[in-house]
Amino acid sequence: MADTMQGLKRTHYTTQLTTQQTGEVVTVAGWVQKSRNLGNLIFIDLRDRSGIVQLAFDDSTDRGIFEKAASVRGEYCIMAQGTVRRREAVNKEIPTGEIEIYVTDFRVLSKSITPPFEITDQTNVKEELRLKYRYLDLRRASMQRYLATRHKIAKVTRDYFDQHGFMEIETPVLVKSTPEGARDYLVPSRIHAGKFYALPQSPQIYKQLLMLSGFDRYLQITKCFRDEDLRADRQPEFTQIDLEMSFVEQDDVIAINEGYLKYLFKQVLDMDIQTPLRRIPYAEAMNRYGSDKPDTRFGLELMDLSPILKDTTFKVFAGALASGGSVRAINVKGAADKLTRKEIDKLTDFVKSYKAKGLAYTRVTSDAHTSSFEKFLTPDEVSALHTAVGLETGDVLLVVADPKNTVVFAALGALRKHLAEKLELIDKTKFDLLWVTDFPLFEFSEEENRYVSTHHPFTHPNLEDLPLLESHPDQVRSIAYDIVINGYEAGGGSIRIHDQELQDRMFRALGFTEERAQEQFGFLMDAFRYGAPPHGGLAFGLDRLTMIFTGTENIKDVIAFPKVQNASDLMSQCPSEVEDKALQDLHIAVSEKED
RNA sequence: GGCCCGGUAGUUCAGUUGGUUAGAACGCUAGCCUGUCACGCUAGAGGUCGUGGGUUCGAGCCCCAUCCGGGUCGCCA
Repeated sequence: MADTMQGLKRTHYTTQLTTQQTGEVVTVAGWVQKSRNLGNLIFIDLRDRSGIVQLAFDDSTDRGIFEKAASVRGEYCIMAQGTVRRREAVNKEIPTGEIEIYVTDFRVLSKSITPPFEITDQTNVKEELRLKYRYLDLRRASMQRYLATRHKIAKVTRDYFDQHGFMEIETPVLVKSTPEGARDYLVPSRIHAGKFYALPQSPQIYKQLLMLSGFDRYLQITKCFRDEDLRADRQPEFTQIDLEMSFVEQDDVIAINEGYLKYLFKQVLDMDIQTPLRRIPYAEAMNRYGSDKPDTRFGLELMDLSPILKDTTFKVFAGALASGGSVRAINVKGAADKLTRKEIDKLTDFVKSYKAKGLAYTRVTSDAHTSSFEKFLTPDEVSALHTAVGLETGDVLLVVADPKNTVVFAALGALRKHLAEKLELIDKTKFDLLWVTDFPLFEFSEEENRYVSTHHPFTHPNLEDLPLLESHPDQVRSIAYDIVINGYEAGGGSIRIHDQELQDRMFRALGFTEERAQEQFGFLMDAFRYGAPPHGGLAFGLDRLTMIFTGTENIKDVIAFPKVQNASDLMSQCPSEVEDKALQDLHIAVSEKED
């Protein structure tokens, strides 16, 4: 039978104890990190969420207490009362290293079986095991830090937006399914046979309705759900910091959010960021970085060689250009000694995974100038190319040509990041914040053979481009903006359409019939007939922000109980089968598992 | 759905050309030890080598299938 804590009350977290408490009687509670039994002298490191403190027992300790101390094992839950005293030997490695507690009352509140892995940040246990025993993994100091940072971000966020007149309003979790965008998680209705709710991909429509209702400034920190495949930075359920404002234009939304980011960096990291932040139009981001979420902590910018090569007879380049594609390159300055032929072959495989057909190169060392493609060009073309990219001894020029610009950008954009990691060009202590603006309103979906919204169908078109909405939808820009931090899309938003006629045009441009628009968004369209204010907003990914602030590249690190790649939870073993009765209630028949 | 990587003791890993009884460190158990803090010393326990099949005189190692986990492309308005 374990001890009770009767008669004891915790007085301090471990790291609150300093030499100032010397002589005081204190009570601490936590887990056994480590015990060191020297025979007639026992030390136990007690861990709580703040850190650890050393408990000491010796031959003048009460025998019962001493024997109990000798019997404890790792991860026992314990409570100890005693006198703070200076240590005979100081440990400079830990904050409480100058003191220890000489124990006069000691309770084993509950025992622990031997844990499947040691609770320390030093060991490198497989994530699979950590997730199965997540409750133990979360005892580790680094995990406690990650979640503390997450809490701090959420707290500072609420403070800031509250100070600026935003109200937090909850929106439903059981919502109407819409086939646009990501796949919905569906929830079957018991009462309505054959009908389903969806879990929200975002509170988008509700927050727009709240603007119509006059709340003017709305904030919500809320879970969102997307039934798509996971990535290192993507979970099926994630948390958005969602906000919306009325009577605003793009600059107003950007200004309030720059204020927010400035405040957040100051409060959480005690860092000053300079505002206003840079803004890069989407087209420029693609041209220079091959990405709509560029990491600009390093160079390696893309260069368009198409104009120089417009008359080339080299099949690969000419073919790409003839089909409306391009030839683009990265000049990796001074990397010739690191990027050998063998390495370039690996990079070729790398770009092929982004559908590029190959990677042409020119490599210049002090004693050799080798190129996979220059022999196919005229001397004038070669010399113009060298001038254009500023080719010097030590450089490696990497070239991708493709009939589709999307492939060129995807391949070189990914290659750029890959090279920066490989050549260690990134200063990881820096934070790089920028807005990407002027996204295209539509993009062509080959799967559906029609234009689809880049963001969502409520995004306001750029006013200058409105006349092109029907004639050249691919040229229409939107009033949409993403906040990009260190190459992560930390958030994004737009000014919304508040005019019903424009919204109708938008649905038509997207190929919606009137019936389909009415069926899916009828309530929103109805609502907008009652005096909708101009409005816009933005949503940050809380998980992504926490990753950026803590420096981890694994989104699971900043979520207490995350899912693994196949969207299951290794700890609770969900999803799971349910009883036939439950399925019957929901009018659901499950087909045999397909092979 | 595609591609790449991984799975050997509780944990992290090693394991030669396919060859006798599969090893190390940490952890765990027991004993000794008064200033440790990666305590030390002594002894010990602990393995369906992810799973199934195949090749072979012989498989941790080779082949096929499959499960689990990671990364990624597609996907993610």
